[in-house]
Amino acid sequence: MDQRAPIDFLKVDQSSEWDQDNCPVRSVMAPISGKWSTLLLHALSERPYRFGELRRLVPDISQRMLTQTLRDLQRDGYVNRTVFPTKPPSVEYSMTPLGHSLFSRLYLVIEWSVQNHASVLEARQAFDEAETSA
Amino acid sequence: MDQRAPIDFLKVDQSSEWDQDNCPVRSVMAPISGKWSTLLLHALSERPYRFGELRRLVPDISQRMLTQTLRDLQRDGYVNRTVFPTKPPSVEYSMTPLGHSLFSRLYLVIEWSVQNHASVLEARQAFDEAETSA
DNA sequence: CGGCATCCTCGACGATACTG
DNA sequence: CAGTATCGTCGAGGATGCCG
Repeated sequence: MDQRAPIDFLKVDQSSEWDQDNCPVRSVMAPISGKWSTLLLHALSERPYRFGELRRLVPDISQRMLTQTLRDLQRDGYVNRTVFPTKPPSVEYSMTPLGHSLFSRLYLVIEWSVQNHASVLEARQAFDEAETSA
Repeated sequence: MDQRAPIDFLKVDQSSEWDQDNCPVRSVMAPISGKWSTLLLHALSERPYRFGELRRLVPDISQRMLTQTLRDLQRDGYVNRTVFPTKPPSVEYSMTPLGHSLFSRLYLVIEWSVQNHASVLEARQAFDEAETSA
């Protein structure tokens, strides 16, 4: 059904050289699996935003997590942070080419989740009802 | 750069009807953002596996998390669980069409992370060095 | 073999207050 | 405006032992 090249991170038992902390998939996926990463990547894929704009765009994020998530995204090279020496200072976050490259793939999953949300909810409900009746 | 349709989960402030707990993206993404979900989806996209096979395939997962993650994947309709009444009993996990549909998109992100791991590590290192020198 | 029950740790995340 | 610092909570995940 799927035609894909094999991936090393599953061949744990065969490869004695394998280091779980250096697995490319875990290394890349884990930092963008946070609660807010996808949300912020999606926003910045659209256009650059200032810190306060992002806060208003995602009202239920704490400023602590906004700062931290943006830092993580910047650290992995997905986002640029530009400080303008105005008074008071303003900071703009923009997506790098690497970020756009990643997001072009990630967006397909986002799109899928919107299109198939109903099917997932249906399966979830059926599962829960089967559990309850048991 | 990216040409995409707008997504509702970002228009929080404009839409007063919006319910954060019913956001399709968070609803679908959160359960598959766990530490082991991607790993198990990848394994099962290849072929059905039995419980013990999956344990050996992913040696550093606890059987508690293996059970729980498989349950979550089953609940959302990505995985089927089939019990064979042998002695002792054997259980086979297989991927549903919905699971294959999701994974065909998710795999593109996995593939990206393998291809671009070096770039991410490079950005990470540069960022950390800039922090240290500061 | 394929679980479930229990206890525990630790890090993600939130709330609040303060600062250049 | 755009953060940092501190404290507190809560749940993901791990370790161990028991069971049909």
